[in-house]
Amino acid sequence: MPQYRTLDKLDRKLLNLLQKDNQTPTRVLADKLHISQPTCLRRIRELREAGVISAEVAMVDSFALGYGMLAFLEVSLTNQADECMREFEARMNKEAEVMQCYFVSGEYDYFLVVHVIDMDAYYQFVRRAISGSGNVRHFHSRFPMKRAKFTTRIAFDEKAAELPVRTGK
Amino acid sequence: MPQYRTLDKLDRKLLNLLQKDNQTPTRVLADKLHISQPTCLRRIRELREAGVISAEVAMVDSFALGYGMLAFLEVSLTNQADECMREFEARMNKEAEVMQCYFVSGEYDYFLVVHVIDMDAYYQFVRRAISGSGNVRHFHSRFPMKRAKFTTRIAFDEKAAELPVRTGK
DNA sequence: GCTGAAATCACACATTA
DNA sequence: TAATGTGTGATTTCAGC
Repeated sequence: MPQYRTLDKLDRKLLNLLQKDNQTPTRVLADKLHISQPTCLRRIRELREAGVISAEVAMVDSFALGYGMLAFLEVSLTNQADECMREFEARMNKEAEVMQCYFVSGEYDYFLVVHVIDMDAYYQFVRRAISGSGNVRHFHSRFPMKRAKFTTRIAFDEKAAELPVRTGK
Repeated sequence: MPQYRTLDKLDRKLLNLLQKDNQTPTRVLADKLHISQPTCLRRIRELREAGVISAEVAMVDSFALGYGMLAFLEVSLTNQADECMREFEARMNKEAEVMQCYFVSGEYDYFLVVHVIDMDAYYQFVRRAISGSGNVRHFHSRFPMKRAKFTTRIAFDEKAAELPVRTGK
């Protein structure tokens, strides 16, 4: 049963900052928000515990490094029974090459963003994880030529009133 | 002029760990890699300075929180001159709602992933940033019903030989 | 929000290969 | 000579008040 919690202005300012850089000392964040360092730290801990902050990670821009390639892969299943869809999603969650997986409406059922080292690795991936999976009717690949933007940052409105969100606990 | 650098096994193990959680104390990371804490920290700093680690951020899973919605937006430009494309990409980089922007081949020129609070905000965004931009011939929206997977983690092979990458400095 | 103890970070230097 | 490990002081985190 999901519980609810609200994010006040302080929480949202904090989230906006931490989504840019989570290595900033709490002392510095506290100064920017005009609060004390312990208060700042407590807020951060609460956001973590509530699951509002879902992960804290280092990001590698593999394209800036000239490492790897990307593919868009659209997939339609032979069987759209709930269990089959769950099973497909669970499998995609296990595949390291699958960066993103969306359930979509239209000609295909799923839209995937796949990261692989090279075209041969992509071929191997498709044969193993997609066409060899038993529940795929057909699929279609596209290859983006350039990633012009990629961010995980959600801009929270720092002026609006309290914002209610669902938490996991 | 890009310079090159290689990632050895230690670097790749470190990247695999930091991409999961960058809040782990260097002492703990060092133990896992069987190296000393200063060596571990030095490696991390070098990966940062070389730009291999492009960002260190907190992630907010807005869908788990029941906050916001996603749209796929395909756009084709009226003018595909290099300058027009640059200008479009620069504009998308400024728009907070645009999470991802890819240059693709096919019917459309760009594929965007857009995050907004609600459908009205999406309408406002499209009118302002897309159809009102002066260089868009036509566009098409799709709305994914579920995000079944989202990760920024690239799995580096910890067994392979030295891996050459491009660095910014 | 403040203070102090514990942990972590980050440096200079010695050591090894 | 370049990279790793050791020891130590400065910062930061974090609990109790």
